This record gives sequence, structure tokens and C-alpha cells, in this order.
Amino acid sequence: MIEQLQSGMLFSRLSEKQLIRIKQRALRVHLTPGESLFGQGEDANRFYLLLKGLIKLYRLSPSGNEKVIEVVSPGSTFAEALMFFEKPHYPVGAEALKESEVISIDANDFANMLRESIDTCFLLLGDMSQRLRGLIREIDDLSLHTATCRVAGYLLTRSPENIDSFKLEFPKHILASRLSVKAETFSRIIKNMHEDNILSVEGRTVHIHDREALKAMADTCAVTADTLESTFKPSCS
Amino acid sequence: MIEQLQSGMLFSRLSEKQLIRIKQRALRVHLTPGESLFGQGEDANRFYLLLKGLIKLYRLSPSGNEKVIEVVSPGSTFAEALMFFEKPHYPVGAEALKESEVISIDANDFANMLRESIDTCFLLLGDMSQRLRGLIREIDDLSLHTATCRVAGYLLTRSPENIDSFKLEFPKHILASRLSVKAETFSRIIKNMHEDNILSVEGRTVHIHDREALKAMADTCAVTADTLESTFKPSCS
DNA sequence: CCTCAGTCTTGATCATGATCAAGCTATATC
DNA sequence: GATATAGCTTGATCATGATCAAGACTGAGG
Repeated sequence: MIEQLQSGMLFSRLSEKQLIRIKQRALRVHLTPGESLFGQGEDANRFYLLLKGLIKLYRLSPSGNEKVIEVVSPGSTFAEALMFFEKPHYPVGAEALKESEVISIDANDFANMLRESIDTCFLLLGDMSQRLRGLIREIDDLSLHTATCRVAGYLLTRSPENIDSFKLEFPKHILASRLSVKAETFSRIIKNMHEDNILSVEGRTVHIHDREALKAMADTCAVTADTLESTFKPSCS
Repeated sequence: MIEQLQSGMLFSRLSEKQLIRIKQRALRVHLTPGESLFGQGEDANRFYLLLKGLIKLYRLSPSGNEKVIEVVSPGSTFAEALMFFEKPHYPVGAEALKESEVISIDANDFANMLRESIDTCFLLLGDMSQRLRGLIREIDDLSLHTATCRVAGYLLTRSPENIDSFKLEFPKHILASRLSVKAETFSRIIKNMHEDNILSVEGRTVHIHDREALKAMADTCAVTADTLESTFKPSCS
């Protein structure tokens, strides 16, 4: 299990001895698709390293609506920032999207270890600042950009220059929720892009036809972009 | 200046010697209302401690729209999380809302100091995890709650039980932007609440009349709350 | 006292995206 | 091969909140 721990970069600077100590209190958890790891609001004494599979972190509104905050992929740790709260509760729920393998680590234990490894502290600080940057970016997206814009931005993210075909990482309704868009709207946005000859989609595979147009959408179509036609009335017909 | 540095809790665990070292490279900056401290996207080699005044952190969209991410009050540090990036740029702009007094600290210098003070590391980690929690909370608010709901929530935040009158911390249009609502909409929401006998407002002073109703709004009125009347058609007339 | 600028309110209209409802895949399962 | 079932698409309608435009209130300075 030690080698697996080291696949999480958070553990890369710990000593052999420390790793063994963690291992002793670590648990291995197996999750089947749809299975919950923890629920929003539950007491949080442990954090996690995903070894295999895919896990969504989501928020529920009182009215039962769900928003996917993040989809975690293997090698990443999550919920580790809660370690620094007095009486921590998970601010999100976690549920497996695929068959998954997780290592669960005792937060107090790890925090004690942290005191002995300033390098690990720095890794964690770096990790958390990236996350902060990501969340600010998302708030920006939500409050300053339209749904179309967010989708365009995401597609560009997934598609390196010079490679015009790629697969969506997860089911469209998850993606939609991740981007704070309803599945129906997501579908329509893609449809419009297709009608504008910007891209085509077969199943989970996307082909970019007009990357420049996509880029233009991604940053031009902020809220109140009077330079661009409506999402629901395709511009070039 | 040392005493003033210590008013930022981030510095509370540093040794006398360290404080002196920081002080030597620290700058004192005075800002007049409306003056900019740094712009979004600029290189970020320094972070700040606000001594006096009020500073808004905001994002601009390509189309010139502004969203206030946070309003910083005295005693708080800001932009310190950037210290852990290779080539950091401010993800937000900072501008004084009032006459303000700021200490500007060299990020590299402070980072070096951090290596010598694990306690300060922990303070920073705690600080950053709180910020993370706050941002997740905001994403939740933006994607899962209506504008009315956010306003109700904010008002409750500002008004401790048993104290039904309080002053808004800053001009309404700033508040509105902070809550991701246009000033006009903010005004209308308040108007509706007034017509529903939930509260009254004179200038910058708010009087809560029906705290329970306000609470109900704050958490019931998520997106698609079919239990509550429309924002624009007051429920109890 | 008047004016000018900034802040706030109000009205009318419009657009974005949600909701509801139905149909259409495509796999899996029996 | 029939039939669920989950994922996806499409259409019609509606609501939230933005935009534009205009007017009201406030406080500071001449």
C-alpha cells in the first residue's frame, strides 16, 4: 500500500517511517458505481486518496438540486483541506461514478505528521492555492460568463491545439452539472455549435472543426456580449 | 510598524528577528478612495495586510462587467495564497473603497521565513482552508440559489439574533456585486421584502421585522423553489 | 442656495436558461 | 430478440434576472 500512497504527491516527501505510521491507520475502500463515500454535512475526520476510478464531489440544494463541484481522478487527494478545522464537516458529498478504489487517511494523524515535514506543508499549501485559484476562476465563470461560454471554455480545455478529436471524460449530464448547466441546455448548446459548423459530436467523441470560432465564444461571450448572437438562435445558418 | 504587522494574525507566530527581516522589505502604502492597488493579471510578487480602510477585490469580464469577489477589512491579509505559484499573477484586481492604509510584503521573503516557522505554516493552512470553504459556499450560492435567497442569507449574516437593526457595511451597489446581483435587482429584492413586511430600510440602516420569514427565504428559496412565490410578485400582500 | 456627481429607485422590455413533457437512442438483461 | 433502463435530444413554455432609460435623493463644494 505504501507505493500506492506515494502515487499521491502529498505523500512524496514523507519519510518511510511516517508512511508506515499513516498506513497503519489508513483504510482501503472499494466503491461500486453510484455508491456514496460520504455525504454532505457529515463529520469529517478522514481525507482520501483516489487510486482507481472516478468520484464526483457535489453539493445539494435544499430543493434536491445537485451541482457537481469537481470530478476527482486517480492520484488526487480530496477533502484534505478540512484537516484544519476545529469540528469539520464535509462541505460536499462524494459518490463514485465508476468502480473505484480509495485510501482513507486519518486527518489528525496526518496533521501531526505535517508538523514534522515542512516540505509536505509546502506541498499542501501549493495544492490548496491551486484549488483556490480554480474556485475563483469558477466563480468568475458563473457570474461573468454565459453557459455557452463555459461550455466552449471547457471544450478548449479538453482539446490540445493540433488535436481536434477527443472524448468527453464523463457522461454528459455530469459534465453539464460540473459546468452549472442543465443537461437539456447543454445538449442545445452543443447542437447550436454543430449547426454553426464549429464541431460535431458522435456519442462521447467530439471533433473540433472551427477552433477559432470556439475560442471566440469562450472569451467573447461573456454576460451581455452584444457581439454574439443568442444561444438559442444560431447565428450562421 | 512591527506592532502593526502583528495585527495580522499571520505574523503572530514569527520571532522578533523574523519580523524585523520582513519589516525591512515591507512597504507602507496609502490609498485614496477609488485608487487601485493592483490590477487583475499583473505580476504578483507581494501580498498585503490591510491596516485601515476598505478594499474590494474584483474580477472583470472581457465585456467590462465587474464582480466583487470579496471586500477586505482591516486586519486581514490578502493575495498571500499566490506565494506558492511559480510565476504568479493576481487573479483579481484590488481597489480602495475608502481612504486606506496597507502594508505590502515581499512574497519570496515571507515564503523563506515560512520554512522556519511551522506554526505560521499552520496558520496559513488554516486561513486558506477557511477561504476554500467560503468559496465553495459561494459557488453553491451562485449555482443553487436565487438572488433573493442570497440577499436574505447575507442580511441574516449581518444581523445577530436579538439585534434587529444594523447598518450595511458598504454602498449598495458594491454589496450587490458582491452577491452577484445587479444594483437594480438588489433594490427590487429589498423592495419586495419591504412590501412583505419582512424588513424596512432607511439609507444604509436595515430593520428586520420578520426574522423567521427571512430565514425561510434564505434556505427555502433555492432555484426551483415551488413553495415560494416569485421574486417579482410579492407573496403576502 | 444651487448645482453637480454619485447613489439609489422604478418602470418597461428582453434574453438566458430552467422546467415539463415526450420521444429517441443505445446498451444491457432476461 | 424483446424489453427495460439510463442517457440523451427536442419542443414548448415560463421565470429570473439583466438591460436600458429615466427620474429621485443625497451630500459636498462653490
